[in-house]
Amino acid sequence: MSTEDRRSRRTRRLLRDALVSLALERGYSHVTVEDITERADLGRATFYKHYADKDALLSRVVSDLLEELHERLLPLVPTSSVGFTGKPVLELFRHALEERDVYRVILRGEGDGRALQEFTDARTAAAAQVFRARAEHHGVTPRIDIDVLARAWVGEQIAVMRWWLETNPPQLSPEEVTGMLLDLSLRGRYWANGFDGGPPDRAEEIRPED
Amino acid sequence: MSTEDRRSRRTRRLLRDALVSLALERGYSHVTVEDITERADLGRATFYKHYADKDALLSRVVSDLLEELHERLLPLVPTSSVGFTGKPVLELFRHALEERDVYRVILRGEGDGRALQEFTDARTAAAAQVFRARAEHHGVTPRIDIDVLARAWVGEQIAVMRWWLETNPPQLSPEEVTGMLLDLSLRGRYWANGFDGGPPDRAEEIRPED
DNA sequence: ACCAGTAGTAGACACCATGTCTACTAAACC
DNA sequence: GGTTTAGTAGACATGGTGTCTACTACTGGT
Repeated sequence: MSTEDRRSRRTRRLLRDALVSLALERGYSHVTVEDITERADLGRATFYKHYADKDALLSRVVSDLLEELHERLLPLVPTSSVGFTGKPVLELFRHALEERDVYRVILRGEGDGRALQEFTDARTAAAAQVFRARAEHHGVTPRIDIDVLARAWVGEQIAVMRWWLETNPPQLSPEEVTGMLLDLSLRGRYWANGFDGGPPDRAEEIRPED
Repeated sequence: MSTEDRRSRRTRRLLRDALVSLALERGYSHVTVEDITERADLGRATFYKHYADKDALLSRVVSDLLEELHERLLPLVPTSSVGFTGKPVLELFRHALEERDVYRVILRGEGDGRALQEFTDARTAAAAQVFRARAEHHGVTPRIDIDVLARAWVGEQIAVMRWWLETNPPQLSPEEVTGMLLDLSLRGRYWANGFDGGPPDRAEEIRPED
């Protein structure tokens, strides 16, 4: 007796899988409720017993995924140590590889991008929290606003993850992508482009004559 | 005689503005063709004389914007000098501020994210091209794959730009955001978080016991 | 100033997907 | 084994889509 009728769980899983595979094939907006129930081999009326509409189903898929991810990250998030271990990022990429199709649907911004936004916002909030804890723990003052930092970092992750998940077949292991991403993010683009030392001071560069 | 009937130009502009404002209010998917023509004060049939459907209109909005941006960036893109001037980024952010509403619609990922994807891909291709030219010009070997570099960089830009355009009212000037973004991107997150020196070697960190 | 061509319009149309409901059957739970 | 709950087929009103027709009004070229 795990909280729910066996039939319900089966149905929800079928609907979820059908939506994901169809969205990958045709794009979310070109998938109808009938398409979904047909592929899931269920009556159309059954759909509406579980979800108000297509968007509700997608929204549920995202929040389930976020919850699962959260549980996997919990034991890895730096609490006392607060260093740059990179373990959470690695776990994120491993999770993405396991749930590749769902991630692809979300990262493609299907469904008016609300799914992607929800995902991004959750990751950004988590990153900002870690950054704040780290700054306090090491008694260090960030040189750039922490929220901007978090957004940029998550933006990087997601952009690279999107590319990585769409390459067929995936050539890089989760360890390899995560490694590149961390090197790039921590050391910066000046280093990544192959230059040595620090970048030139941009103070006068960024403000031309105008 | 600028290539097109005066009425056509007027109509297209009205449809464009109506779509953008409505998409901002209700979200793209909750906007109907009739909504658009009503706000534009045009007959519904007129819409179909110009565009096949709602998606075609949005797609046109994006490509027009990209073309306009491209023309503004052309004289700024480093050709002979090939340095880290940051001028193109600044110009991008200025353009975004001027066309704030259109950028917001696109960056929100409206319309199944195809608009955002088109925008992202265009910027990524441009960035990759500059990176390649720079590497060659300075005879330097990138430490990270240039396509990954370009994707991450554009991902950062877009994530920060999204946040910046959604803050009401915009508190930072284009010069200020661009400055933060460039500092962060070129120097890296280790520096941005407030630490001095270089980040710890991650070689053993990223590969734990497993 | 005119006129040929093109843009805008109202209204009608068939079509399709949506979301709701009913009366029924089948499965799960205890 | 009996009660509850899930799945189902089919019907329904609704609302947006994309097309078309016959008409009016404006514009650009000469």
